Order: sequence, then structure tokens, then C-alpha cells
Amino acid sequence: MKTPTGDQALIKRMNTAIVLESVLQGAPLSRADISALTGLNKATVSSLVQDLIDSGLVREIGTGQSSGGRKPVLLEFVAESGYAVGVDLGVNYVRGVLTDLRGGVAVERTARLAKTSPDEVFGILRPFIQSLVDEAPESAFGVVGIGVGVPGLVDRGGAVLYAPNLGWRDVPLQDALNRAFGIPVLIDNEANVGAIGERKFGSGRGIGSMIYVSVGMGIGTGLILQKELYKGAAGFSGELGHLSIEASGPPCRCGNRGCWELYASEQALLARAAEAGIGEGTLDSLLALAEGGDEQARALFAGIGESLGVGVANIVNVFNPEAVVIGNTMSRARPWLEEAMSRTTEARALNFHLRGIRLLFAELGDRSAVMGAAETAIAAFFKRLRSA
Amino acid sequence: MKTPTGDQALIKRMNTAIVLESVLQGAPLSRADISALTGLNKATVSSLVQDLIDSGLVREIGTGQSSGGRKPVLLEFVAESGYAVGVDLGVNYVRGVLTDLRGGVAVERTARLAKTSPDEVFGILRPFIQSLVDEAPESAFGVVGIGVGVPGLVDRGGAVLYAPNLGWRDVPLQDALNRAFGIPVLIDNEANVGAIGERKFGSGRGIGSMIYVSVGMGIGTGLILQKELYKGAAGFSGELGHLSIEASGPPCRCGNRGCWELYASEQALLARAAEAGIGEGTLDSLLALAEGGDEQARALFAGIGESLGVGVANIVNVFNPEAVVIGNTMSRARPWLEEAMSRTTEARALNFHLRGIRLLFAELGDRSAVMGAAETAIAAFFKRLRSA
DNA sequence: CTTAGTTTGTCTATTGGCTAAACTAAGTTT
DNA sequence: AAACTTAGTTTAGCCAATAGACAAACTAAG
Repeated sequence: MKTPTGDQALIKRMNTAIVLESVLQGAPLSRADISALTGLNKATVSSLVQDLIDSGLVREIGTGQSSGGRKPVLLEFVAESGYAVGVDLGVNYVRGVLTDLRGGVAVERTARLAKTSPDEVFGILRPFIQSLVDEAPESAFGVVGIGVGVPGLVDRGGAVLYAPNLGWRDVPLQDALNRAFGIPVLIDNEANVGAIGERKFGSGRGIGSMIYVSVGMGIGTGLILQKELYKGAAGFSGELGHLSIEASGPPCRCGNRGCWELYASEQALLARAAEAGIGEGTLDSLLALAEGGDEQARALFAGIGESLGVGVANIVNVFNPEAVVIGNTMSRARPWLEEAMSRTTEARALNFHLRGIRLLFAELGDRSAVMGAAETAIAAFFKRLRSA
Repeated sequence: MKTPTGDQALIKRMNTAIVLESVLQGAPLSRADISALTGLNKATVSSLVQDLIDSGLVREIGTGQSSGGRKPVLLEFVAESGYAVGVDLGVNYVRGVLTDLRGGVAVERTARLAKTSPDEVFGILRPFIQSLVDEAPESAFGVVGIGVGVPGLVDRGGAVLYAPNLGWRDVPLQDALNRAFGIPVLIDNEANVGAIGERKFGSGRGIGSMIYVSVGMGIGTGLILQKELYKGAAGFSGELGHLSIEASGPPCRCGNRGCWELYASEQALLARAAEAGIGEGTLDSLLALAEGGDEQARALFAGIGESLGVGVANIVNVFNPEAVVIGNTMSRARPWLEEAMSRTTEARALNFHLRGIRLLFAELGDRSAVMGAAETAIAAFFKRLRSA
């Protein structure tokens, strides 16, 4: 029964959060606007706004237009009152951003990753992150957190349990980075942070339930249900790449058979291309061929599109989401995939579930994950604010 | 921005709910116990308990054992301060219960349903429910609500959009019952209320994330994620029966191919039995055969078990739940299904996700849905209490 | 250029829920 | 019987939100 009980401090925290939220959403706006918008009394708003100004999160930016009386004093959120670092750790690259608290990118940087052992990666990651932290301008809250997306299974404590493409098992990355920087660090799966990135900054802005499908060498998914990232009982869920779509299909390395990613990933595409003897074993070469009008290449992409559609239809039936967003490298093949994918999805999913659904592609391209990682850190900062 | 703002009344509602919850969970217990349990001040608890006693929800039941000082006055929840009606509307039956606010069954009743047109069903349903309402003893809150589970797609407004087995389309059942009884009515899918029933009263007691799989003529599912029933964007989700497990399998009436329910439902079992020429076209006859040692029948059940396992493995990979509960008629075949199902699930699901998972069968048998329907009404009553 | 009317934002007194601490009640232990 | 314990109530005070009065700053009509 360790439910937090209600006291006056709770009320103040709640209302402060409401005020801050309205400034974040609706800036520039006046105290009177906030009062009208939230239903809070003018005096209450005044008092809470003063606290926010004192803490450096909000500032006055001069007066606005009068509507027949005293001019309002406009307020805005001080995005530069703090900064966050987002990191996308790939199999052969590291991408990082330094953003302000609104997600505005101050610095962006990429490095190659030659070796992938935990120690070697950490050797590169540490100075990489340090340089981003060092570049943060002076601010009220400093660097409030570091978010990291990794291509693997991450537990609730931020340990990488299993990352086959990096060859990692049980790497306590969050602890290590926490110790190294003394700043809150949050590690999550690449698809999960990608989902957060697309929902906050990309094609899923404002959507309540959205499934992000990261189609790269494999398929990972991030589930946003009722506006929140859904994690399973143990903290990892959404391994939709290993949803079996052919129960009697070929075995997958995961132990199951006929997994979706065997049919619809970049790896599947490259395998089929190799069989057909076209391309040079890279997505780029096949994209170039398709672009150039090569029918065989286009047919290959259309086939992947159909396989994607089979899985997306399953997703639609299971989750009845508002949107499905296709991201990661395969999103670049949109022109050659989209029609086949939509057609297959529409043919296979339940009619009622298709009403109003949106099949989208990632707007942030290969930056979904970095931006989502930064947003993870920002969101955690706001959550700390709210509860203290 | 119509977030409810915080004021003192909110605090009181929250703390009252906390106190009531602890009485519900831990009765019998004293005011002092509640104070220790919740962290609320003794004075606060005394005051809130008095309000609850005044409203009739809680009562004193004499003194308990002293532990070296004044004897505590023990409190308990007054389950009979209100009643709820739960209804399970099947294709050829209606089952109903009248329960107290703790879910204790006061009256249980079943009727056959010969015709299934909306009008005819309503003609039977109305007096059926009325008789349950009439039997409710005098109480502080009276009959607080009516919950109904139906075999079909239900929208957020309680209209039955599509119930193929009843031949219904767009039947505004909730409105109709609401008008007829003037009591809050909640309609939901049979699998959803079944999930609620098993989680509250059955094998899923206290589990945070649980997937209930209702295996009858078809397969329906109820998703309980983070302690709450998950509904999709449009209010219907969890059509896992139409999750395709063989992308190139036979077409399903839903438009997709190779749907799970084509392989693992009662209908699938009966079809295979007919092919093999055993049984009499009923589940009962096949159960009798299996019971009697018929190897062919047992093999048939084992086959269904495997097919169930394929889908359950998908569920485990997608949701990483704490438990999967198999319910509805097919749960009676547990002895002949369980081993094959568990084996298949374990072979196919991701290792990390299997840790600590529980594969259960419905404890309430064919009463999961009625009890869940009643619980839906009870939960709505408590929710109303909390917000007013 | 008054003067009335509006709008913004602050100040003030009040309300109401929670709390610590004092207190009463009713037991047990030595 | 005195000393200690525990249960529950009473009391005084705190604090956040609020309604309403008010001051400040503006517009617009006469």
C-alpha cells in the first residue's frame, strides 16, 4: 500500500506541472491566458508562474497586444535552461546530439565504430559523450541527462542483456555511464527510443497510440500505447520482429520459425537480391537500381513491402493503433515499398480496425533514435521536477 | 488543456480512496493499522473512516486483540452496501449474476436463447436482468450498475458494431439497456470481461499484465496491460484470434489468411475431428473419447495444443506478460492440451521473455465472463465514488 | 482631453484538508 | 497499584487554492 498519499505539496506540484505544460504547449501566452486555459485562479497562476520564473524554467518576453485593456505580459519556456544528450549506438557507428530542453539540436556528431566489444565501445563512447557534455552552454540546470539507444534487449535497470549484433551479453551500460558522468543515464532499446523520437518530433506528433517499426538488418518495434511507451513485465516487450507469420516457415536464430524479420528486413531483401544475382549486397546499390528503373529490383522491394504489410496487418489487428510508423534504414525505400505494403495491410487487416488508421514513414529518417534518446532524458528530467 | 487541476477536494478524494482500498484489501483492520499502512496521520484516518462509515461503505465489527494497550476497533468493508448485475450474453444462452460489491454471488441464473435477432434478444434480456435487479436486497447504494459481455466488437459507447455469431450489426445495446433500467450499463466484448473476471476473481488475481485467451468457437482475447484493460484507438483491440500465423494459409472470413483461430479454436478441433471421422461433432463427445483413452482424440487435442502454443509464443514475444490465461470452453480440455501447448510455447518464444511467465487456465471456467461483467460494473461504481 | 469601461495582474481574507502533538480511553505488565 | 502501551480523538497551526477587492495599464467614446 505504498501509494503516495495526498497532501498540499502534491497539489502544488500538480498545478505547477499544469502551468508549465501550458507554457510549453501554448507559448507565448500570458498569466491570464493560463488561468483561462487551465481553470486555475488568476492568483494561483501568478504565484506558480513566479516560482517557475525564479527557478529559471520560464521567462517574461515583453508585452503583447491589448484587447481593450491592460497589455498582457507574455511568458515562454526557457528552452536553454538545461540541455540533454542523446546517443544512438549502432553496430558500426555512434551518433550523438546535444539538445536544449525543447529538443532543439545544439550539436550533432557521428563517429564510426570499428570494434564492438563492450570495453572498446565504452572507450569510444565515453569521450564522445564527454565532448557533447562539454559543449553545453552555461545554464540553470546544466546537462540534465543522457539517453542512449542500443540495438538489443535492455532490462529496467539499463543493462544490455543481449545484443547479438554487437556480441554483447549482460553489459551494465547504464551503471557504467552513470558512474562516468554523474548525470542520470537512461538506456533503452533502439526501437523504443526511435518510437519516442518519432512521436515527439517526427511523423507521430501528438498521436496517442502508435507502433514504430524499425526495419533495419532485423526488425524491432516500439509500442506507444495510451501515450506511453509500453514495456512488458520484465521491461522488454514488442519483439514483433519475432512474431511468427509462417508457423511452419524456416527456423529463426531466436528459436521460433517463420519470424516476420526473416521476410521483411533489410537482411531478407539482401538475401533475395543475392539469390536473384542483382545489386552489390547493399541496400544502397538496390535503391540505386530501383531508382534507375530496374524492374527486378523494384519487384524485390515490392515483395518486401508485401511482407511488411502482412506483419503490419497483424499489428493493426492486435493493437488497433492510430498509426504505424515505418522507420530505420528501410524507410528510405518508401517509394518502392509503400504501395505494396498499404495494399497488403488493407487486404488483410480487419475492416473496423483500418478506419482512420495511418500508415506512415519516419520523418526523422536515421535520426529517430538519437532524438528519441535525447527526449527520453528530457522527459525524465521533467518527471523529476514534477515529483520533487 | 482540460487536465483536472488540483485542489483540496482532490486530496481528500485521493486519501479516501486510499483508506477504502486498504479496508478492501486488508480487512479486518483498525484505524491505527490503516495509518501505519498508508502513512496517513492517525487523525486523518479517523476523519476519513468516519465519512466512510457515514456513507455506509465501512462498518465497525467490534474490537480485536490488544497488543499491550487499548484494544483496536476493527473495520471492514460493507460488501452489501450495494449490488451489481453481470451478464454473459452467449450465442445460445444468457447467464447472469447478482453480486455484492465484493463480487460475492447472491443470485445466479441461466436462460436459453433460441433466436438471436436484436429485438428477440432484448425481449429476453430485459426481464432477465429485471429479475436480477429485483432480487437485490435493500442497501445503501442499491444496484450500482449492469455489466454485459457480448460475443462481438463493441465501441466505446457500448454499441455492438459487429457480432457475426449473433448476426448483429450496429446494435446500440448500452443505450437501450440504459433507458430500460436507468442504471449505469457497460457493454464490452466477451473476452475483455472474461479477462477482467479472471484477473479479479480467477487465476490471474493480482497480476499486472495478463493476456486472457478465450478459446471457444473462435478465439478472442482480452489484454490487461499495466493493471488495466487495454483498448485500442477505436475502443476495440486484441483481435489476436485474427493474428495470422500462416501468411500463406487458407483464407479466413475476416479477409486475412492463416488466422490463429483457424488452427486453435473449438471450430478447428471439430473440423479435424470430422475429417478423422471421430466424435459426434461436439466438444463434449471428443472430451469423453479422450477421457476414455482414445488415442486419436487425444492426438487431436494435442494438435490444438500445439497450435495454441504457436499463438501463445507470439503473445509472449509481443507483450512480455506475466501470465497468459486460457479460458472459455476449450479450457475444459486442459489435461489433453496443456503439455503440447507449453512445450510449443517454450520452444518458440524468446528465452528472455519466458522467464517467470505463467501459462494458466481459467479458474472460473465458463463463469469468467459473467463475473468479469459484474466486476466491470463494480469498478465503474468505485471510479464514480473516487471522482465525486 | 477627459471619463468610462476593460483587461491584467497582485493583494487579502477565507476555506478546508492534513499534521504534530497533546490528550483521553482502555488495555497490559511488573 | 504504578508504570507502560496502544487506540483513537481533539486542538492548534500550516499551507495551497480561491473569491473578490484592488491597482495598474490600456482603449475608446464623447
